[in-house]
Amino acid sequence: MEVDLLELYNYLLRHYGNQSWWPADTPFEVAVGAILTQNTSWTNVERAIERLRESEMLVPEKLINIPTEEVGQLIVSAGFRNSKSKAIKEIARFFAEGPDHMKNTTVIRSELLNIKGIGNETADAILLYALDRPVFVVDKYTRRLLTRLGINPPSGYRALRKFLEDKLPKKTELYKEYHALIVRHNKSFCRSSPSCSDCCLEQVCLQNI
DNA sequence: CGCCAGGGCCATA
DNA sequence: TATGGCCATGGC
Repeated sequence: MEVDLLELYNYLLRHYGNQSWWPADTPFEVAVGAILTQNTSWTNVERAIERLRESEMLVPEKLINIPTEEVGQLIVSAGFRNSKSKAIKEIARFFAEGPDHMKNTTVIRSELLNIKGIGNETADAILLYALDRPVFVVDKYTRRLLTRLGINPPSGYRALRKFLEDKLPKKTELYKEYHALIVRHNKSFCRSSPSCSDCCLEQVCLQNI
């Protein structure tokens, strides 16, 4: 008996409704937000993005030419300013050069991963939400949710991403909403219980859909 | 006061 | 491969 990941998606969608991620005006803003939100609450990220916008620095060509320390001052609210400011300047260069739509996803991913401060999850978030590539964004909540549902997820980020993508239709919109729903579910999730018997997914566990 | 948030890097074994 | 310390800010 194994949980059907598509059924799980439909359950989350019915329960929480459409999350409509990513909240941003442009693909570049998505990428900046993906860096800023690393281990950081979204409210703190919003302040940083708003400061970048007010200072008219939310533009790749401008960010390239201002000192890293100055970028850091604009994003203090999001924390980790030393590493995030460098990563933001590099992703600005990436966007300033113009996204090459002919490159396949694997090539772009390796380019993103070459940027210091961008790891697996951030690279995939940029691929999915900024560049519209069908990539399942894995985070620690994804792994924990699967574990609590009785699935034994493969260890390692890439292995789990492949595990999920092999079991789901390779649809960009599905992946966008799925990751958003998992994050949404986590906000009202029991943090103490090691099983899912205390959260709203109890029915899912019991029915073993 | 401590915990955690839409992670990632680096040293170490 | 897989841990642990560290990075920084703000809400609760």
